[in-house]
Amino acid sequence: MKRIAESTVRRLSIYLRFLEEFEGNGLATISSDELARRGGTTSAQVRKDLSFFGSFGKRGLGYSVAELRTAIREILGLQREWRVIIVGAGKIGAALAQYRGFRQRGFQIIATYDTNPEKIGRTLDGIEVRDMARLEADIGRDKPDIAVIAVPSEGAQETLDRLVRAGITAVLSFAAAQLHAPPEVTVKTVNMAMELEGLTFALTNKD
Amino acid sequence: MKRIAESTVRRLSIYLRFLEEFEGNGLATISSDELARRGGTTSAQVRKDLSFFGSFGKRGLGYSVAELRTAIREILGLQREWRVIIVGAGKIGAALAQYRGFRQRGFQIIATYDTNPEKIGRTLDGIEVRDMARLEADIGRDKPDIAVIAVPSEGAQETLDRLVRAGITAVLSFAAAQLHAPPEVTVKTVNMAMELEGLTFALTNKD
DNA sequence: GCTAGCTTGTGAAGGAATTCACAAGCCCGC
DNA sequence: GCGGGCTTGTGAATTCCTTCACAAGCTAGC
Repeated sequence: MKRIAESTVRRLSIYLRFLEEFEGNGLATISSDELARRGGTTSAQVRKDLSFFGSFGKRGLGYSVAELRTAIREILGLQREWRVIIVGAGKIGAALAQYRGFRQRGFQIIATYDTNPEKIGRTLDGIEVRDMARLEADIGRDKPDIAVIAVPSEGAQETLDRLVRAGITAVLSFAAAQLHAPPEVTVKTVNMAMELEGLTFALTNKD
Repeated sequence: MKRIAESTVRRLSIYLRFLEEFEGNGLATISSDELARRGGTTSAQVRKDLSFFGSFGKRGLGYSVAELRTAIREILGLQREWRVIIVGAGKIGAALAQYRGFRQRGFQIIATYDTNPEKIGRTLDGIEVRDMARLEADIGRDKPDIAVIAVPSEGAQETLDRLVRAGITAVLSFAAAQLHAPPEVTVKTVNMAMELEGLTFALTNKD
């Protein structure tokens, strides 16, 4: 398949959210224009995004909400369950483990991992906190699809290396660190400090 | 000033992190090439990013770590303190309130806000949980620079509207919703579901 | 003070993403 | 079953961002 821009994938995610909302409201069809207005983009952008994957609409009418929803879910790979582990059971890791949005969207959290003996063996909202020492062995057995890194920045790269060696190929990191991984491993980083600095830049340089 | 790409600002944030690290190590100068290697980009990109703001290096030698660090802090507006409120004292809000990275980087968290009577009046790591009803009055008095939205997605837009009416012009949202605000208000959204879907897309469409 | 060896800063080129603009096609009403 | 009114799908144009490539300029060594 032709390479798809990351921005396109992000927008598909947004469209999907609206389609689910519309479906809840019983709406049958929707135009690229309406989808664009809600998603903060343009109708041409919506149509272009979809055009990379096929032709889902009916001219003169728009898109069937149910069909487009299914199509986007398929494109994003959301028609199946994904198995997730969370490495680090600190504040962020714990908040993530308890975050309901994950389960609602087909992400099954298998376990969290930590080195703190006081935490190991406990459960967070039904999710076991396991000994970090078992990480590799467990990955071999449980075969998670995705790992979330929620350890302090200093340890993030080492954690990533261990995950990669154990066979993980998709990682979401919350560490405020630039991580390096082989090209076959997809790493996404959510960096709050960076976002905040985007805001202070905007506040400082608005004129 | 000429419009600066968001990607440039994000990279400046990354460079700054490395410069601080290098400074800790006592390094005096650094080349664009080294900065690029650490930051996962190219030396031309580093130089281009900096060139929008001035000329900070010495040909043949590179950049003074201390000077460049100061310059980037100034560009990003980090030479001053910023006053932050967190709206929503649930899991995410609480984790953010206790997140040390904020304070370390000059973000002073004034208060959090919630509607839950059981939470109101308590403190999270020294930060007061206040009644959401007081939001507008408090903003008028405390004049926070930045608001963080950590309420459930359903209430996010209404929260944003209230913040905007009260005079807030910079918002970081953790709600999984597309938010709309007037153009003079800068809104950044951290959407974990979107990031995860970027991963499942990559996992599904790798071939 | 001169030369060799680097590294910056920056126009120009190239590439990627977005927007434009319109032909193609569908539906509804008559 | 035909015409008017919409809306899609998509090449072309445009805008935005990144990479290239090299002149300019600094340092260190002799």
